[in-house]
Amino acid sequence: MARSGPRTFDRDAALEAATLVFWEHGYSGTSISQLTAAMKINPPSLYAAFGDKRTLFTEVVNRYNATYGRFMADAFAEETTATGLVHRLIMGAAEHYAEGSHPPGCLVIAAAANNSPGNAEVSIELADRRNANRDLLQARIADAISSGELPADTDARGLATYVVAVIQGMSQQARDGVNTETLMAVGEMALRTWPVPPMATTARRG
Amino acid sequence: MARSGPRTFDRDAALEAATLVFWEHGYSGTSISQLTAAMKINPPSLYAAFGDKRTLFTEVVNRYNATYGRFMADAFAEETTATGLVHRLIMGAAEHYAEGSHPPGCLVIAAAANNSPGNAEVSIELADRRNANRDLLQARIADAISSGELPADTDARGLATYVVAVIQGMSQQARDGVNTETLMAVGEMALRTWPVPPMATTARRG
DNA sequence: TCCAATCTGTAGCGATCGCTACAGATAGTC
DNA sequence: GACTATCTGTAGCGATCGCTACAGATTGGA
Repeated sequence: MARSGPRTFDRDAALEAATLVFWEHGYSGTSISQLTAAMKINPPSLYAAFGDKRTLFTEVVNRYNATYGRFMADAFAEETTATGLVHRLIMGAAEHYAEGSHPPGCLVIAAAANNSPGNAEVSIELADRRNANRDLLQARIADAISSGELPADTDARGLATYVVAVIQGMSQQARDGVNTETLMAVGEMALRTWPVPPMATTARRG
Repeated sequence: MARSGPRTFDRDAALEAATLVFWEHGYSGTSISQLTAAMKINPPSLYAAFGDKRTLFTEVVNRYNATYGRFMADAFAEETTATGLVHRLIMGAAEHYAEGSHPPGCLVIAAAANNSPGNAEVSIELADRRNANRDLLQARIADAISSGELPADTDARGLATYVVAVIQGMSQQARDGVNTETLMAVGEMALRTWPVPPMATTARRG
């Protein structure tokens, strides 16, 4: 039987496999035996390579944000206007959340909803990430109000919360079986609410 | 020590206690020992009065829909126009999801998000309830298109999915700590997307 | 007053959880 | 080719899971 020597499994491939399992079943819904089966390694290899379940999950989330969820960070980095940013966030979610090549929805939104008291830390970790994104968006909207891109009476907090709520709702709908076409329709309807700029057109439409 | 005879605990009060625990921690995140502690009974009493955990949960969800979640069924039953119905659904969610008297968000949306394979049935049960509501709303919107209440080119499927996504997103935002005031702002923004009726005003506003 | 019925509390069942001790097997070093 | 280091597989740890057998306690009816 083939044993030992240097590591015989691909660490990143194992992380990818773990990502899909956590994405599908959530943190508490995923057991170590499910993980080792999907990653095709045994428990001691998992613990040697990734620490414990909690540490593995954090690494999975970070890798998720740099791969599947990258469109979010890209939108924040590349879009200079709040209007363009929100358009990219919402339509990116619509485009990606129901792709057939991976579990539906967003891992950060869906993976820690059921918190047994012992797993409270994980729920808080993901909630902090979600809220940080909302606060970042709110700041960008506030900037757009200051610069005159958006009307002066725009409610930055409410608008940021609205955008984030729509995205999270699209994630949930994707999990409930809605397809990409319908999600795109949802995204376009959501964008119609966007406050009309003082003298310009609203976001580009499909 | 006080034992036996006829039942010594209030069945409905025990159900209420179970509801709050499931609402807070979800189905799989709630253990029998948590339930028995909250309901102030011992495991044999729980199983005698409510069957197993799965049956208890279904009864909890039904009771939830008849109490905390009643505003949904009331809106469907009492509102005659699609516009009025959607207004009540969205503003009702905004009003109730961040109340301090109970866990935030909606039990039906939040309580079965993390599905270990063994709990798949519970996830499907709640997803069916959510999707049934969406389909019902879609049918009401289709009726409103037929009757001329809404423009003929309205996308009933997309619009129903949008409304449901907003409500589910508000539930998630409430769980992430957003207060009622902000949820109300989110709801009003969401309603601005509502298609303009051929010749009438849109829904009443706050 | 005594019995049958019913409920409650204790205690623990088998299964699974996250995690790890231990020993067998392989690679590089000299 | 022996030695050391490292990784892998088996096997099982204590704890908790959902659930229940059993017996003690109390009630209503005969």
